[in-house]
Amino acid sequence: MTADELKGHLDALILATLSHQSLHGYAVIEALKSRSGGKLALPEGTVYPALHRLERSGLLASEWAHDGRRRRVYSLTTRGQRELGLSRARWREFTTTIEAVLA
Amino acid sequence: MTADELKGHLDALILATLSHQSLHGYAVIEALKSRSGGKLALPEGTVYPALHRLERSGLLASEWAHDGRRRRVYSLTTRGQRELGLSRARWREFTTTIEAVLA
DNA sequence: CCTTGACACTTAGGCAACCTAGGTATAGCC
DNA sequence: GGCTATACCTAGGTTGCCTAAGTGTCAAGG
Repeated sequence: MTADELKGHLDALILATLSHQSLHGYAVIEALKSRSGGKLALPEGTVYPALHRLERSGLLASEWAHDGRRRRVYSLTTRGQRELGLSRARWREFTTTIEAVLA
Repeated sequence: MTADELKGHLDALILATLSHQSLHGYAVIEALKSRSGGKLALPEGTVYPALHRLERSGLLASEWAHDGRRRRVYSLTTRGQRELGLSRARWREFTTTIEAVLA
């Protein structure tokens, strides 16, 4: 999985991960890794800025949890859920378009 | 189809387009447009540099044709054909990975 | 006790890829 | 002659993911 392939799809992956349950940043990284069978081993420098970006644009909300360690727990907003739906639709259109050419 | 979604997949699209027949640059753009049902309307500033890049890396070969206009006709090299196979395999792995998370 | 490694977060700067925008030039049509 | 489509080129900008470096906590082993 190269970095360039991922471009433009990371936000959808994060939204999808957080649609099951709210998670803190580090756990998002772990979840992406496990749900992809180890294929998506994204560095922190990729995921954390993405979380910040998604929060700034109102698709995620976060709050600090202080159970021993300091953790910032992210959850989908209503707009985030809507955006996830749109992202999935865009993904389907994207793959059918590429496959029409690639086949 | 946003620009970022495309990133990392353009080379495969061009290789696939040229696997059917050799084409000059402008015709590659047209072919991508028609084979994608109009979804892939890539500007020249995207496709021409990509063709140059692919030629530099030995996946394409080109020669000038002088039937009235000057046209640079591109064709797949043996390495280009091999790379197309690898690209298709990578594409399959990419989509299954993303879909495992997105589903 | 203290070092090591996993956990947890942050961010500045780099790089690669695609696009914008500008340019050149030929051919065909009205 | 002017307009449009064809055909090519490329400098520079934007964007997004990654590298790398930093801070700090906690648990385990020597």
